[in-house]
Amino acid sequence: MSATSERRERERAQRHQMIIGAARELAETEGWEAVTTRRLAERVEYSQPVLYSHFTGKDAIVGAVALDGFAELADHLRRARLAAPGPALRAVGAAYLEFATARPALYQAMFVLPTDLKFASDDTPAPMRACFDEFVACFRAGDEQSGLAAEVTWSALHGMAVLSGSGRIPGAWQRERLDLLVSRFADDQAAPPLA
Amino acid sequence: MSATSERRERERAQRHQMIIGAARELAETEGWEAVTTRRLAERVEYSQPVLYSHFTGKDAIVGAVALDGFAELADHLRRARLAAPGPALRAVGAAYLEFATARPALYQAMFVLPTDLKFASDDTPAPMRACFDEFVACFRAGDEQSGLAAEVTWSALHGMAVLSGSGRIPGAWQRERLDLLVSRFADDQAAPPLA
DNA sequence: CAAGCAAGTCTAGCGCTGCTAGGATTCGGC
DNA sequence: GCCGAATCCTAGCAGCGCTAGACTTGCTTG
Repeated sequence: MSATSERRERERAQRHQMIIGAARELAETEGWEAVTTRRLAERVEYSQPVLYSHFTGKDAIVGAVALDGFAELADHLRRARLAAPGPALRAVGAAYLEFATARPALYQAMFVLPTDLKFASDDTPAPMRACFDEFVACFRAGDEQSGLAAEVTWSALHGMAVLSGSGRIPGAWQRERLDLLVSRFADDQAAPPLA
Repeated sequence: MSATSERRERERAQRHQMIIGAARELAETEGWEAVTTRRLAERVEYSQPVLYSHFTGKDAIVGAVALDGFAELADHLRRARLAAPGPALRAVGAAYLEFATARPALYQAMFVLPTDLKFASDDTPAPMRACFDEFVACFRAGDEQSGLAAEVTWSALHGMAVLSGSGRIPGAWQRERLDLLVSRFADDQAAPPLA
């Protein structure tokens, strides 16, 4: 294991991240339909085939972008929940919708586009689990119903995000919708912050 | 206006419906990614360009399928609501989820794929408006809040449908989720059926 | 009845997509 | 200094949405 091969491995990892970054940037500025393997290759200044030495295909690149997104979303939700003066669900819900509108393409990769990522399974990546756990933490701890409530409120927020994002419901009253949702689901005696 | 041209117009209308039907069937059996203009043309036994004499492009074909879907969904929801013994929202919600799982491709065309159809606008097609109105009818009439409640519950149901449909939440507890949603939103003193 | 026009349809092809086979090149280890 | 392995690129495949232009068909008019 020479120093040279270590360097190459490092460079390879850098390039890996560069591909993910380029895909994300391209998607966020021009939408996912503008993200093609050719344009991606051009951005990272390599030929197309090198993409396939890093990822099994375009779907895997989208998946990698999505995974980054989950880490960011988990962090975003956690900060909001811990800093919340009122009900945790309100803060987390607002942060969630904020994330969805601020990074529509990233959100799309995570929750709309077909993905190979495994949800709600034993080998679900940690950042994804962390996102879901933020919702669970909004409800009374220990209760098995917390999971169900988390799923329903998450579904509602996802529906609001995606339907307003695609113009299927007016984007204007998003705050009022959130208020209504929280008023029906908030559990003010939420467990103390997990950490 | 000869009899011949009348016949041709009739045939043309038939072919129009045949294209929509073929697209829908293909999508429901093999998914929308299998619906290509070439395969569609082959199914209706015409060449590709005739598709473009009926529709401005593939998107318009998807849109036409979706519009048919809205009519069916509106009918489905209405029947469920009028025949409901318990709270209207429960019946409508169950019918909605049923529709989404029974016709996933149709549902996708209506609510997930990019569309040109105008939602929540003055020139929104009647069937689409009718679908939304079924949700509104689940809440106390006249109340301006009914629209908001309809949007939120619809969003929740959409989220549940689409997240479980793509494996992002387990499909098993859909009924429990619906129960929870209804318990928080149902308005038992709903207005009498509109018709 | 024949000429000409208009509508309808098809063949062929453009530029793009995701993806890959095979050759050229570079570079570390003996 | 040479050889083998790793790396990377050129070129190309099959398929995509869509369209220009030729061709056939059939109605309308002189």
